[in-house]
Amino acid sequence: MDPSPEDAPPEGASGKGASVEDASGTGAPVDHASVMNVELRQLRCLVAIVDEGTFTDAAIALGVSQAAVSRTLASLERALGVRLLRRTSREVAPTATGLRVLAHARRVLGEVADLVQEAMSGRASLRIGYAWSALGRHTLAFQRDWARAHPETELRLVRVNSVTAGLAEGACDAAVVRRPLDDRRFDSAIVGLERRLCALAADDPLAGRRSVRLADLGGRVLLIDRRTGTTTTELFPPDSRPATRETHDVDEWLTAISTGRCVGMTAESTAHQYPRPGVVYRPVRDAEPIAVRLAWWRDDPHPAAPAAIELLTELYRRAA
Amino acid sequence: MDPSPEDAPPEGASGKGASVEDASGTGAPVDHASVMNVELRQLRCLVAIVDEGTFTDAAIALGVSQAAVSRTLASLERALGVRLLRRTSREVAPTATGLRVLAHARRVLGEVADLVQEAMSGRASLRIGYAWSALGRHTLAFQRDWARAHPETELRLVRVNSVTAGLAEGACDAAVVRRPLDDRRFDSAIVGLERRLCALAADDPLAGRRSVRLADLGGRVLLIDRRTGTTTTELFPPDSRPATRETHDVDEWLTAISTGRCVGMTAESTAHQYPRPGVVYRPVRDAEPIAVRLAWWRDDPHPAAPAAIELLTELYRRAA
DNA sequence: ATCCATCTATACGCTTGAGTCATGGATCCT
DNA sequence: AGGATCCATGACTCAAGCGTATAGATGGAT
Repeated sequence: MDPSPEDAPPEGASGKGASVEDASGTGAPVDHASVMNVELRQLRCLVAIVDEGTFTDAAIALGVSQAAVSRTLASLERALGVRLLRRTSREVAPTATGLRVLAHARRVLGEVADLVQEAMSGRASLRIGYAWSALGRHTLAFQRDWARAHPETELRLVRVNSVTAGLAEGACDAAVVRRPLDDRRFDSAIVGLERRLCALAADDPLAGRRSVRLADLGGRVLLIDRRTGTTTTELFPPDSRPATRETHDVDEWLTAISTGRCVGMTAESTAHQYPRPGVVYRPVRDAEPIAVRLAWWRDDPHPAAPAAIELLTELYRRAA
Repeated sequence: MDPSPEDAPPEGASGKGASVEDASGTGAPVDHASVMNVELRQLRCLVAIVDEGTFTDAAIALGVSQAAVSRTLASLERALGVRLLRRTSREVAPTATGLRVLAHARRVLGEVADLVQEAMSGRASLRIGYAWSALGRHTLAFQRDWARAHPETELRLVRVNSVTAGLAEGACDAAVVRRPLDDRRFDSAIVGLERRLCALAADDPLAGRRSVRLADLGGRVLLIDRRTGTTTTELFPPDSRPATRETHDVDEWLTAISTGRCVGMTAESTAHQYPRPGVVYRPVRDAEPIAVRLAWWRDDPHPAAPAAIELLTELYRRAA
């Protein structure tokens, strides 16, 4: 709408006190001190101005003087080195970068509000961690049904590198796992069962069948992905266990399988989330299903965890 | 491990100045003023203490005195009314609530860092908004391939209520849409084509077929979901357009269809993301495919947007 | 058992910076 | 032109946060 010199830095972002030692030596051009100087007060001020429409009204909403609002926003712009709002005497409108900063600011403030609420009274959100394949095709139904049944508790699915680490670090309140955790700090419950599938190259002779048996995989090389952890050779009768190879990444796993040199075993939700040209998934009739569990911190279960277990159990039951 | 009185409030959380008016009248027992009193300095302090292991080392890391660290954390605990750390002379360990607060604090600080980086130099993340069905089965491949090709730019898929609103509010940097936006502020590019499917009740006579034609739906009532916006009667020849009804929610849409009284038309990714017992999706052979587009802010495109378009185009092309 | 080392909490004075009040400059409406 | 409204800025005030110094607590070593 206006290709004017919009967000020119209003002033040098140097400030005065370079009190932070800069021993990093990375040569990064960004003024690292400004990261430390941003304060919530400034973000609250920015949001209030945009919401209220004028500096004056924002001042009333914040319970401070208009001068304070003006100065606080100016300090934020100076710290960031970017003009965030275009002021005219009749209206105040965010610049392009201002708009982006604003969106971030709202997220920050929302997160802080969650933090406070969670610390003080209840918990605002239920964060369910998953390391790998999450809930497969039930994921969306779960989110939808949860939102309807428990609108007061926001559901978040967060990806974690390790389920135990995610729980231990407080990155999630509960986690989807596919085997019992042998860690006394955590407890878990089965919410449903998933079929086991084998992954085959599309041109594999077995790919023509609708399903296969464990014995059909006898002479093959079984490719195990360490991170999924849903495959063991124990499924096979002790006298006819296949040779194994390992990968550490699904992509590697899928690629190797698509060449036809190996076969894989996995759970249904992996097949759902990682379709791949050249790879087909077929049920393994005589492999016992794999249990999908929800795990939580034993000493400190999230109050909404039982409801999540109940809903998931219902979803899996209905789909079975 | 220790069922002691862990996170007992260290002191009354009353503070002194109840300067914030409490005209809400909700009777919430939480001290709303404390939400305003939490500051980033306190969160940085908490994180530093846990990371460094002791107050003293945290003080060194933060470049302040040990006394300041002690006071700052105490002020945070007082504001929240909860004990966050268990101090012994040999080690300092987070309490249960401390762990959760810590996770939130890290998110807040990360978000602030993103804000600063995005405002000052480049943009830390590419947020792709979707209103409804997103990218369907390409979603995961997109995230995976993006992470490999552009590790410096975090990809986030965010759900927005309206694509234009999401872009306008700065909630996302680009958005998946299925029709050209007639809004001069935005521009869009086609990244791929999706088949159109019709949704039928499982016991519908047409459900037995592998695919259907538009003419087969002649006498039916077509159920249109306003939010998806992927259905118009213009697909049908002008002389045989079906009657229509509207819904405003997919769930309603699916339920109505499963009763057999209506049929739906949608894009492939909807079928992928909303499988439903009692509803089957069948390709409509003579309905022209629907274009999947990526839209962005015309004046201020995200620097990574072209790369996203390229990757998505590649993914759709490969799958075709 | 005592001493020492280490770590956190508190007391006191000082400095910084966020706020208020008052005023100036700019823009739009009447 | 006059008035109204709105943002920016200068001078001043005062509380909040910091550093120094020290007390209290805990675990290990002699």
